[in-house]
Amino acid sequence: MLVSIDHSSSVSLAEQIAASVRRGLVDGSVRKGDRLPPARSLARTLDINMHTVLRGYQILKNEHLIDMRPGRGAVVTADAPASTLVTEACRHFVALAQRAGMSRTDILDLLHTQLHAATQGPPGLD
Amino acid sequence: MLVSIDHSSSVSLAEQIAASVRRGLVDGSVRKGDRLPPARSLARTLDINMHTVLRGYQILKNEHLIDMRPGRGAVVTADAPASTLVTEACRHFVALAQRAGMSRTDILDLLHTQLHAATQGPPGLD
DNA sequence: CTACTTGTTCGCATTGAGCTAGAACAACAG
DNA sequence: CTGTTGTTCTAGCTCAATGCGAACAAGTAG
Repeated sequence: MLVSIDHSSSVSLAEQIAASVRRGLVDGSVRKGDRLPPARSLARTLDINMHTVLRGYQILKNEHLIDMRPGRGAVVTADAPASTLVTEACRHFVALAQRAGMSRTDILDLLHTQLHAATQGPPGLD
Repeated sequence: MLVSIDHSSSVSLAEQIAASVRRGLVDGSVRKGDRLPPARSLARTLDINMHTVLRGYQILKNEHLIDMRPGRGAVVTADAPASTLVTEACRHFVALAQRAGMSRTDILDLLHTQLHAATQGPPGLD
């Protein structure tokens, strides 16, 4: 898995690390059961602080993508790469909607509308 | 048009103001040719600094949604912006989720998870 | 058991972004 | 002209992100 960071980006380093792992899940370079590099060593590699790496891992933990335990490290618990793609699409949708000033209710309404529209459509199983 | 701000939000005040105007454009309460409230008066109303309001207006100016001139104020120069982008993102999300075999409940759960994740920041929200 | 690894938690310093504050200035309307 | 409004400038404040160091807890390996 390739973890690269950009100090000049507006995205926080922790979020960039989390994004790298998500990308790895999508392209298959990271799979369920894999162990992420120890925070200390990855921090040394990227020349950033250990806490920053752990903060990135924590984001993934909150998303239930990995499990963390002292002594054992960070282990990927994600189900399927497809669900990660879906999650990414969901994240993108939420970010865009909130940027447009939509409330939580607005977002749910829009989703319901699309769900109804989609169920009337053809089965997209190809 | 209703402009409301939330000091506890992780979204900047300027961005919230811009979002309020965008929302107004979407729901029709703000139309092309309308004049936005003067920065000083809106700042007094919201009990925030004038510069913060101007920064929010500046965001909209950069998006070519409004035009600003001294003495005349901020005037809306565009019709409803591409809220279609949000809809498009939602449709993409739904399509991907359903192809992955997710049920309606799964989709709603995922959305709720992401809504919570997107709201994370200062402790004690929810 | 011990030794080592690794995540966890704590406190504190630094940096930059965001917000506030005040003032002076320029463009526009009446 | 006077008054309004955006623009620009300087300065200070707060807070999140990051960095740094240290101790601690849980797990692994011997």
